[in-house]
Amino acid sequence: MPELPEVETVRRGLLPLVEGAIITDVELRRPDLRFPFARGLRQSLQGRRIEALARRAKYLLFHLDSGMVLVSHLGMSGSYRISANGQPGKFHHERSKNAAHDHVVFTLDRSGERLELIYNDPRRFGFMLLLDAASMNEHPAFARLGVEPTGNSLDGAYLARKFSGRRTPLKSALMDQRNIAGLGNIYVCEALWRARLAPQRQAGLIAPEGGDPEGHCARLAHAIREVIAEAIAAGGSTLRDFMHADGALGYFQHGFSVYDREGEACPRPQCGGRIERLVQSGRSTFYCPACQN
DNA sequence: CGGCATACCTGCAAGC
DNA sequence: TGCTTGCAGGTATGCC
Repeated sequence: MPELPEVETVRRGLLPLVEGAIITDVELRRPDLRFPFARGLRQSLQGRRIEALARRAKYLLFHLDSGMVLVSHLGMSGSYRISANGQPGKFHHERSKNAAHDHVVFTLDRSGERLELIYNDPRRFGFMLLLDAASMNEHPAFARLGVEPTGNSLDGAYLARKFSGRRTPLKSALMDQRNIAGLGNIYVCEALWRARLAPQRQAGLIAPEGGDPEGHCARLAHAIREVIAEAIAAGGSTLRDFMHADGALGYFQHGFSVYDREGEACPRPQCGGRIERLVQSGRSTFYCPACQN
């Protein structure tokens, strides 16, 4: 997936097309994605109006006029595309999707215009849930999510509190959705590089002995917010099995500083270090051992 | 509970 | 060319 900036880009791309639209039909082409579809999902969606398309962490939230919310997580390889009257239209990217992985097709009526919203997901790590808007925050997927990295809630004091006493490496602490909701492998690597913090450092010992933990946490919080804001502004990054919902693929050269750049020179001026890769909790971490301490 | 490894699934690139 | 291997942006689960 798509990390938070990509999900936000999908949301913004779909927004003008789906908000206010009526779901006239839903075709579930298989019984499950990562999990079995909720019983009666099709019936619960048919005839409903999409009141709003929101996002929490990496979840897309289709708010329905029934008071229910269709929750959609894209996993590693999920994507949406829109077609009008069977035509690919302006939202279709040149690199065509394998239709064998078109798992869910929503037919929408947008003031008389017929649209299809198609969910494609080769790896099927994505999933959909149907929850009550009033109680969705009690669902395990949402109950313990940390703050969004987009707002004022993410600051040094918040991170210092979350990291206090934790022996887990900074990399793992930032990947933990209970601390910050929506970060993934790429933007965690990028934020740690920007904050000049070593990914292996224990979260509870973010500052070297005698140092100022809250100061370091403030620097990290700032770096995270910058990295995420820039990625959203750039329309999300483009990677091989992800297609922007707005079809804007291609104009954004993903400008990662360290992610997937093993062996390259550190882009920080005067640093002179070389990017290395290490594995933490089974995931690749890219960092510069010269300037990240 | 904290921290880590593993499972889920397909596609793709690299190596032989 | 064709095979095998390892790796990929995430989350849930189970183990110590």
